[in-house]
Amino acid sequence: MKEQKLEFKSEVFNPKHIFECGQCFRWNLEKDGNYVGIVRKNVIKVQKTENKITIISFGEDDLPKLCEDYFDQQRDYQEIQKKLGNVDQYLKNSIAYGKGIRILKQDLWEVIISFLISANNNIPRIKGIIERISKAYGEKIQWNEKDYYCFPSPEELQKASIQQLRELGLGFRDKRVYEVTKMVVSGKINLEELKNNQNTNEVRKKLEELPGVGPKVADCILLFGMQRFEVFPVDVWVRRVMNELYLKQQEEKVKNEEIQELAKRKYKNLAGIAQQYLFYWKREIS
DNA sequence: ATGCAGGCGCGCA
DNA sequence: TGCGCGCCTGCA
Repeated sequence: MKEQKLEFKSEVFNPKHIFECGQCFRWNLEKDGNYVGIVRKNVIKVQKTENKITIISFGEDDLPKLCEDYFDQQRDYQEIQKKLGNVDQYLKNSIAYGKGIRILKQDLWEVIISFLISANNNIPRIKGIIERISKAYGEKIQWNEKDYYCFPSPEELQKASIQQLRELGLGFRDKRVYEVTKMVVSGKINLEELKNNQNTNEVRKKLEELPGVGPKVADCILLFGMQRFEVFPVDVWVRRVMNELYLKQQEEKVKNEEIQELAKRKYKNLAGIAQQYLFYWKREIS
């Protein structure tokens, strides 16, 4: 455990847009305007000034390596923004609005549990539940007189009974989280193997065998936990924005498959990133 | 204060 | 295969 500091310049790195575009649940805005989050077994503070990003960490990982991986720093987001901006004016506008979004390389296990909890739920509540799960079953890190809690490993989370999960406020999702945890710990599902399988449709099928994982949650896991950027998760906001921009139909009549086909046709293998810009833009202006 | 929020799973045609 | 509905809970 040690404190580290790292500074870098980046044209495509906006903390607010990265942490509030709906991809992650463990980052919080502090009073001083910085974001603080838990990544693996590290507390990370991110501050942005006019021309540089400063990261301060306290934890067990080497900070430059952690940042390069977690923030996916070697990926050329300039190029991505350029490509997507050329699709049409709608994308150009939403990119201008959410400039600096990056897809984080989050831990697959944490992503699976987080998006199980997201079903029929809202973001403040999802964040609260994940915080309480971490506090109850994850490792504690003390830094500057404050306590932070890591997201529990599968083995740690297995200590929770369905009843105990219910008491943490999961509601009907308690059984789903319990079952999926058991499947991971027992090896019935192998996350590494899943991640290494480059056939995205095959992986999606396997994910949907998990209790609580339907099309939407599976797509979020593929995009946020496995960097499958061609995947386009459709939730009510994305439905709404895609229908308003392109389809202009009676909203109940539009099928999710139709929206996904449209997204694939327009955004190709960057549909997932396009989804983030559109989702963020629509959420923030509504 | 009912309806809704980033769905899923079930039962029924 | 394709619907419609119920479900925990907190918040506007």
